[in-house]
Amino acid sequence: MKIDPDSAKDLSAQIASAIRDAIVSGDLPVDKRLPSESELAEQFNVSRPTVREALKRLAAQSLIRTQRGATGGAFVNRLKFEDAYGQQITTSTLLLSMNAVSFRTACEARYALERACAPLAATRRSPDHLATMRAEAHRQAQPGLTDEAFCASDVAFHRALVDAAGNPVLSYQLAGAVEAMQPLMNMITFSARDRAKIIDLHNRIADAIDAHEAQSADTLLAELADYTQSLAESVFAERAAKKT
Amino acid sequence: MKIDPDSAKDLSAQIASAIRDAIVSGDLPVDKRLPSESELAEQFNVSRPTVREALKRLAAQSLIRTQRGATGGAFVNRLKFEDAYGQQITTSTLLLSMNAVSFRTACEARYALERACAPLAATRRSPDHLATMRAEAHRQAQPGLTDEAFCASDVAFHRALVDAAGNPVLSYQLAGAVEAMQPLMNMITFSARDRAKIIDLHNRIADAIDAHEAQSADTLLAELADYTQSLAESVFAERAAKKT
DNA sequence: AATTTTCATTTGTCAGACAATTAACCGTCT
DNA sequence: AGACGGTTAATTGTCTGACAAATGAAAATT
Repeated sequence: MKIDPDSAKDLSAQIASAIRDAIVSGDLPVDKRLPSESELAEQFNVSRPTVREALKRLAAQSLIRTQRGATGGAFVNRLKFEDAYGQQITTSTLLLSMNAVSFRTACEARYALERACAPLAATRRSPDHLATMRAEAHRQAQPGLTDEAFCASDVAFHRALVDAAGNPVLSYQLAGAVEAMQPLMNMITFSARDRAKIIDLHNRIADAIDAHEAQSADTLLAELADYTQSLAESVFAERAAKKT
Repeated sequence: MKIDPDSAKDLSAQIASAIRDAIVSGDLPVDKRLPSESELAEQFNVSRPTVREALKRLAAQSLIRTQRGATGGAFVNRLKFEDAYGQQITTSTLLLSMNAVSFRTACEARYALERACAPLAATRRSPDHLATMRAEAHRQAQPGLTDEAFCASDVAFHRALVDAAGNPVLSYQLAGAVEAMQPLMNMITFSARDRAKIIDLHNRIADAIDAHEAQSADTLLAELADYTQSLAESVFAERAAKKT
């Protein structure tokens, strides 16, 4: 771990990189305690505040956790899927909002990924996942539901579908895409007829997954994707027309 | 932005959260300059080092960038896809290694995602992407190629395939999965016969994408997935047998 | 008018100090 | 001996104050 004081990067960034590399390479195993802040400061030949800034950078990525007290210190953190979800959602949300990714692009990505899960879900779905899917579809049919609540339930339905695939890597990858899209979805107003159509598709998707019919689920998802796209387009077109 | 000194969390973590929320909600727009560290310290009623730790946390997530000098300060950063790639790859790599995700699971996820891209790639592929795919397939056929170089070329081939789908969100999502898997792939030794089979599939996939034949590309990818799985299994089985 | 110098502002870094927390250690009492 | 309680040392969290380095703007000079 060598530090170049003349580098363009901050010292704290360099130190963070050095430690991060050690973690990613497996050099520092999970739950290994790092040297104390004072020792690190001595090793890297910097002051303690600088070391602390480096450690906070790593903590922000959930790479380490810190504990106070006599036996405390900074420990290499076992990255949980749960931790990764949060970061992925933050990152995806900002990517979508800051880079003006079109609804079309985001929607396309989301449904493409979901269709990738469908065959696996059709094979492995548990009663649990099916129950969630059906419960959400039922909730969506309740009268007086706000658009926001409808969207939230929609997200829950699709998360259950993805989780049914039984592949944590896929669940993790998709969580970001699905949840990050919620703000965009919330911009849409769903009429009663729109909702009925979507709920019908949800129910038929649940049926297909239930019956292990992968091909049928895929077709239905494609139909749902198309319908969502057209819905969004008409909403945006109408909004654009009102402006003039 | 209120800070609770009695909270379980560190002050710097609370301050980082407050600012992060303001950014994600759009309250702080891109390129907006934050107050200076001294001003923030006064606003939050903490010392400057504490504020700095909070800012470093945000910098670690590429949410802000800082600049020295008279007109310097911390600015809300426009998150680039490129920045997001790096974080995604780090996170995915650690998730796979720390949580002992099986090769089977990782491989399944990767090919499921790739197959989701195939239909789009078949529609939109540019000569550029096709050229890359063919170049990499050709490179893979060169004699004397190390296993590692073969894997690297494999990654390049598949990245081109994904990029050919022309959807940056998909590219971003998949970059993590594909690159994070490389360490796992590097554990495999590819015999000449294995390589020949893989290269043949790569060529046929490129042909299918070239000819806009989505269905055919999908089938070939499925075949490649199966073959990779069986290859890995036999390698691992052989290794296990040698141990005894 | 163009150029150079000065200056104010801001981040980067350092040194030292104290508070808060926590587990281990030690002594006392039962 | 064992349980209980106080002490202590180690470690992170926070604060204060200071100086260095960078940088653009303003002022002074040519």
